[in-house]
Amino acid sequence: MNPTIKDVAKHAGVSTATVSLVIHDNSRISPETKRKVLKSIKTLHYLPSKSARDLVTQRAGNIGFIITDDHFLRTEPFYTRIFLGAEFEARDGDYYVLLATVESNFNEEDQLPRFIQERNVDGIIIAGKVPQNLIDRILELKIPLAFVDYETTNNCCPNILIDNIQGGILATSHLIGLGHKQIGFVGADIQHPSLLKRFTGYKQALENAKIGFNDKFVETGSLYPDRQNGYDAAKKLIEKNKNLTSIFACNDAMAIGVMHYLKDNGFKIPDDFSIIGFDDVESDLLLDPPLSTIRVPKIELGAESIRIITSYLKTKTIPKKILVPVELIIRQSTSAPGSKRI
Amino acid sequence: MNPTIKDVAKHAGVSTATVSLVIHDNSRISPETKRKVLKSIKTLHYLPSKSARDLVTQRAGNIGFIITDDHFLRTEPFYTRIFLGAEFEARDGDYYVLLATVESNFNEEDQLPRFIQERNVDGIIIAGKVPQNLIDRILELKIPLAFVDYETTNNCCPNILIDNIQGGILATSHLIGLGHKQIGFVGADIQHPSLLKRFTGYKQALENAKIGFNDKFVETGSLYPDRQNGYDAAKKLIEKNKNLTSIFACNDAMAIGVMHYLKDNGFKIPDDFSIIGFDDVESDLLLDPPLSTIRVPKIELGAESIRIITSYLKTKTIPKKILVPVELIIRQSTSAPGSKRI
DNA sequence: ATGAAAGCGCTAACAT
DNA sequence: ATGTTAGCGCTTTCAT
Repeated sequence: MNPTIKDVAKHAGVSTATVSLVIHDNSRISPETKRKVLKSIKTLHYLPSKSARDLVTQRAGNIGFIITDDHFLRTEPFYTRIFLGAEFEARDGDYYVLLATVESNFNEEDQLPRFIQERNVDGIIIAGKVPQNLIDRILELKIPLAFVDYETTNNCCPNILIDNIQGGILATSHLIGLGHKQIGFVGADIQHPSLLKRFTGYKQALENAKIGFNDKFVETGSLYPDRQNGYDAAKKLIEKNKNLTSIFACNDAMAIGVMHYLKDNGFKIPDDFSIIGFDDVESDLLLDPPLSTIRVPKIELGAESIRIITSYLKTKTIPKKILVPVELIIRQSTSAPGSKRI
Repeated sequence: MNPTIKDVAKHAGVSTATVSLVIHDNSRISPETKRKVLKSIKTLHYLPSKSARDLVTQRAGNIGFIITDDHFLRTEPFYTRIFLGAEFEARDGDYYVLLATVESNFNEEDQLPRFIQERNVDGIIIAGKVPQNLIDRILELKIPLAFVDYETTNNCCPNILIDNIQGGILATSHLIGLGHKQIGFVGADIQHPSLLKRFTGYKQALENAKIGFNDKFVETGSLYPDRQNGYDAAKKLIEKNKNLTSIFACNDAMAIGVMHYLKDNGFKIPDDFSIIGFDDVESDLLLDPPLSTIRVPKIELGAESIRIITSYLKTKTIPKKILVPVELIIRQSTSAPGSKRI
């Protein structure tokens, strides 16, 4: 059995209250006894019991991290990194991060994550898009909540977001800077706030460069921004716009699909056609050519979300919205428009 | 405030002891009162407090999951899935899984994961290779321990392992079955038990097929089994063995490196050269051609490790070694040796 | 079959 | 500046 606070008290010849105060570095303890107690703690290898402490302070010491299972299981290490970033940061903040995945079609009948049922979390982070009814049920329980990489419309809670507009501008301006004027946009799920913002950035960059926006250059019909839909979108877009020289895809998965379409149809990248993505998932490096993209600081997003929620738990103040900056990564899928096209 | 056991007791007109017994489904409670109590629990939405329960039962209710950070951050979502498998399984077993990453050069001065310091776990799972001194320190503390995807020499603890030998046999036999006789092996870190076993499987399959083992066909010099080292190994191997028609790489990362080398040097896969990997990480699907490989049931590995450790916590019996079977996945990077080679 | 009560290890209000 | 003590919500032994 591990030593308890009583053992320390006895060993140091003080009361348990004194030991407790020393542990919490309370100022009204004389340096003398403090030293004495600290020494006893050390020699006995004393560590406060978390459950005892949690019981009396009525806190759980955990932060819940909720994500849909298909997000977490995505091939690209996107949300896993956000999770890991949260885990890193929580370590310092005296919290543990408890992961729970929910199905993306979570509904009224489904059980809430166990850590909610057991009231085993002090706050919750939701990563990525989740069903609204899950959010509503958590809100009902009045558990502090923060969203990372998902913008909620009601401003109940802090949102930690990628600067998607800026990313869209960076990507599009990069193409414009290379000399492209016929720039397509490939997107999906236009309901999704993040993707919408990337599109907004696209339009804004065009406007900044005084290039007219052409909605024939936009393909956002599909539901999921995945590889297959990227392929299909590229097909549609390129078949109806023979003059297109480049595409900005709303994420790397779709960009990869676009690349496949281009290859299948004899385009040389980037000589004949430039393509840029968004997210910077590592598998980009596998590609031939490596994909230019917008880097999202995933670890930082996770860390920031922990900072926000723990600071809320301390001070009860919620910042509305945090924008985490992104970065243009130029690889080899983009270049000046070639002369090789017929 | 959530209702406590007292509230339930009062509401049902019984003692708290009775409520507790009902919760634990103790047989010495009359069906009558049991029904009554259950009803009160329901109407009050009562849930036992985890910290109170943990305090009195002297358990933490958590399982620690330790992994080196570079393992977790590796491109391939390999350990992430093992972790998720553990998380899934723990849910039913009434445990939470606490993640901690350690640096791969963890040393004596480094702090143990916080959940160990705070005695906040009932058992620990170590995934993949970690420094021996970390293992020693945990063992010293007498915390129950299990290893997943890492075989320890001292048999202190259960090992949940991939059937690497069988996988090596499957991969190599697949190539043999296609008609290959000149089969190279690309590996790394020959200290690593898993990789060693895959190599053993390779040799065994050759022997089974009465194909002589040729150590010129083997390249295992590098430390990490990553893409770059796969590339370099392929270069060495192929330069000195012009007659090679196929390679079995000890994991997919190296196989991808091998593929890149082959492509860079004008080989057509699989017409000129066959290549098979090991792990089946999803990014394989991105490759051109898709990589034949040995599938490792990652989710299952994680789940199994939780089963082992929780069953140990209950019954104090440790199974020595669990082998989780693997599966041959035939894609398009392997075919009969072509006639195109010069 | 059920209840009373002690106690798990800690914190914090109140005394001294 | 330090000690006393009453709980936090639960389990479990011992009575009844």
